[in-house]
Amino acid sequence: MHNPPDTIDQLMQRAHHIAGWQLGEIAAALDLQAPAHLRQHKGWVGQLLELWLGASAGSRPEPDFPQLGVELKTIPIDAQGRPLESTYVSVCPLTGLHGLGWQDSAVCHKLQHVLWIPVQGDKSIPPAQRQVGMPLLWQPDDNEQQQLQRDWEELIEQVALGKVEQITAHQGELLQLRPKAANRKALTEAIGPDGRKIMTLPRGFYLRTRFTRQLLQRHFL
DNA sequence: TGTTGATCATGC
DNA sequence: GCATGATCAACA
Repeated sequence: MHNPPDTIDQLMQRAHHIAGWQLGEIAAALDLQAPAHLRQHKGWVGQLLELWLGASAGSRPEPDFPQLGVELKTIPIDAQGRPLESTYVSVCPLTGLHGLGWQDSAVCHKLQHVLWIPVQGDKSIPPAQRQVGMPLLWQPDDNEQQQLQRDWEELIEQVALGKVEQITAHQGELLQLRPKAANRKALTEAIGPDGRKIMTLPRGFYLRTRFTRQLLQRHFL
């Protein structure tokens, strides 16, 4: 199953096929070993599902399925089917923001078409035994689209005004802006309060847990 | 107990 | 460092 799917139907068939499987079974089918825990393998679940579904590997700023325009997101859920974590969307540009609009943004593009695959995320379950849930192909409705745009514009405006370091993760209804870095020493260029360049932590856009929770509930309830 | 800020692995 | 894949763990 390493080849890219040709159609969304085919992609969904593959996703449905592994619903109910344990990650260890998928790993075995791919000749991979499941780690004992995710502490040092935080992206393992996502990468495993990428392999199985035939997503294009690599770290390019493209959708996971470029031909289909579909982004894959695995999402850890608790026993009630509720997301346990926020969902990373994309890095936030911190310079060269002049003239950048929502429609041109990576966030807008990535969220146009998302394949959500819930996976048991309770830390008491070893990764190999975690079960894959039913996939959900999602596109934001008009309301969501508008709220996402409002959040994005508000955050980007602050960044453009040199206030990136005043932005807190409390801000934003659906989207939040938080550090996205290897560690606190990984710095990148941004606009400072006086309009001069400063070095600051790279930031990323995340979807709030409460939003993805609603999203999953709306579909599966 | 939910969230925020920090962190881990990998490829280039 | 940047972009991919995210989860960890301290704190409110």
